[in-house]
Amino acid sequence: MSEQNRPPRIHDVAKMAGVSVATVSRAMSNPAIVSEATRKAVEDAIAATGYTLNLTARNLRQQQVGGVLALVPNLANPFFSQILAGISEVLRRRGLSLLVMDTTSVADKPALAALGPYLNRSRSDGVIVLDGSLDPNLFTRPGCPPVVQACEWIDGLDAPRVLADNVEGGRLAARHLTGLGHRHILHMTGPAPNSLTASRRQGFLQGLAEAGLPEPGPADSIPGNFETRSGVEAAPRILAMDPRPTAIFCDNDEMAIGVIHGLTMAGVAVPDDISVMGFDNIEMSGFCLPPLTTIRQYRTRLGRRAAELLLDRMQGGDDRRTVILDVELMERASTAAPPAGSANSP
Amino acid sequence: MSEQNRPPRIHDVAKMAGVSVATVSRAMSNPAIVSEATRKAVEDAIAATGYTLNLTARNLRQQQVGGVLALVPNLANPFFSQILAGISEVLRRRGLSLLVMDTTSVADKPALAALGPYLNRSRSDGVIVLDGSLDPNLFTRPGCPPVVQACEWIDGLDAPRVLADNVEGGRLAARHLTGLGHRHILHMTGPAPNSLTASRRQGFLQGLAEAGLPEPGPADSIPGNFETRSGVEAAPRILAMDPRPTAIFCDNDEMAIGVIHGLTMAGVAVPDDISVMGFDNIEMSGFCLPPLTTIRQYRTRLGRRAAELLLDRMQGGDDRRTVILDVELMERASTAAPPAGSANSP
DNA sequence: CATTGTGATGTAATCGGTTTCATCCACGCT
DNA sequence: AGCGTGGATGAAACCGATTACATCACAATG
Repeated sequence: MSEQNRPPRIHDVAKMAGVSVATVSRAMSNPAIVSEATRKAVEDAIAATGYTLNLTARNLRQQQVGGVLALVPNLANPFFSQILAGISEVLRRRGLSLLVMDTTSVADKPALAALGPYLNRSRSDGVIVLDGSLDPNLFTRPGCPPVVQACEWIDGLDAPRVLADNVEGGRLAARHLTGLGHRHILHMTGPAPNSLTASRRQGFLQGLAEAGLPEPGPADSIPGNFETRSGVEAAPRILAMDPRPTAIFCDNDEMAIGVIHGLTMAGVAVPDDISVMGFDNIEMSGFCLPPLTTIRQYRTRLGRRAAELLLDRMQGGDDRRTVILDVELMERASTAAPPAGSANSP
Repeated sequence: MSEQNRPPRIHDVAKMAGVSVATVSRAMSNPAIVSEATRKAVEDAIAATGYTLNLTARNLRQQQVGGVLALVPNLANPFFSQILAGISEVLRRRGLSLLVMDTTSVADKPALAALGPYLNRSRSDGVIVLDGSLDPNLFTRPGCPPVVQACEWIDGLDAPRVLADNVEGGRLAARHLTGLGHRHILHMTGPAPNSLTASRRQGFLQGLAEAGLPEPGPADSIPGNFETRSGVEAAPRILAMDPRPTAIFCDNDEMAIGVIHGLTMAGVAVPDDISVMGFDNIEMSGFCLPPLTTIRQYRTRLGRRAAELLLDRMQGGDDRRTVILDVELMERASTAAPPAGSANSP
């Protein structure tokens, strides 16, 4: 047994099949242009040798990497991983691999220095950015592969975007709460620079105006950071407000769950005393107590669309339009009419 | 301006620096062996040309891929994404990229056919398996890169494992609940073939025995699938039991949260009527209502250790030992002493 | 019959680096 | 002076595929 240690190469297949390496390559990538007999011989030789293509060699010759890079603000956050699932699905159908990079872990260094080397044609064939806090200049440097923004976006970055309809979501939230009779609604927002924060706020204000409510003042919103803890910590501050709001719209579900946690711990009942709603419809929102009224966005679909858009750009397409995906109100048990004695009653 | 369209290559740098390509390569990868003056010239030329290394070319020559593949059962599950964060962190320090593949999306086809091509030295330099349901033969085929199992494991696969101490976790759960005075405890398990299910069960039974309880019968466990919904659906069946258990130990937090949801909706109070505990300590477990008593495992650390072990194997190490990571009881508000009138009271 | 076209295949260049091996030079030692 | 040594460098092989171009046999066409 002269067991060859190294894996077989195309040359070995060619020798066994009695053809040239070029013919083997053609038989694999474009079977139509080789004769039936040759194709059969090559297939047999491949099976006999156990040959598998060396992708690195192909990629070098074809000047590509065979993979797409996803820049994720926080891999540990389920919100993003579900988008990744959608991306992954589309990429694999095209034989491309998914490279993932967590941008939080590079947050200490200047992003440009830490991320720069990765945004290069030799590292990936395309990039999907899920982190809206990155420097737009990162993506305009020479050698940067095609970019698509998903979910969040970067101001001033001229690349296609795939977004949920955050404005409409904000409007739906306002409409739902005002429809229940609420007149004094607190808005717990995401971090100020975040692109989602601004558009959800915009829709929310629009919805309030449509309901005939006066423009809310600065005291009618409270900033959070999208994390559950910030919701918990907001609760006592909310309870100290005078007048106390009868409803709270949170910019995501985690904060809403945190707020409910904090309020409940303080002995305030949701939704009987205060209504709380969220945004995103994360898995848990249907199962927490009370089940959370929220705005649903389709994260897997969002990932898929982003990947498709990127593939189009990678093939030379120049479709720069922004794709907006529908959102939907999920009415559950964390919202109700304001308590009878509340100051809101006409 | 004769703007070169193609990115600069090492040859361009060499020409500008007045040295050979070999010297440029050395100056980059092993600066100590070139003279000070040459290094300076090369650095200047690199800066002037904006040269960046073509990784594909290096990888081809060095017979490597420059990336590690993580096989994840369900990318959308936050549990796994947090492990990925740990893996990602370690890999990036070594200049390796993280490739992610969702094994659920290939579940329809036979895994061997769908996954086989990816388990190849030309696709990755190493593999971290997070999916315990895969065929062990996938990883023993020639050409498969080094493998490490993390979190779950595959029976019969002789590759290093990095696990939480599931047995100890099960024991801690039993000890906690029996310590509170519970004598009739239901175990809601994961799917039977899953490696986690067996070891948590084992520890749990051991803990019961240590507390002097009789070996539980088949009626004292109920199967789930690790998903929240299965917990919700178990609730009515639990309430129909006679005698009704005073405590429920669930094999993960999602199911526990589902059970609490189902019980609460049915008007049964947790923990006053029935205690419920989980396993994993997912983010949400501290914020749901009531906050969940659970077994904490360190997922980021688990990912890191798995990556480190894999790196060792990739460098020729042959450390096959199984690494067991500590777990810890997180005592929160979903467990309490059994109700006074319960049949358990002595 | 000479010519042209076509399909199948082989030869060799190519992708862009790394690395082996050879060369050259300066230096120290006898 | 002669020789060995070691450091710095260059020339060219090499990694394993794809693909431009050349070649060849054979059929169709004028």
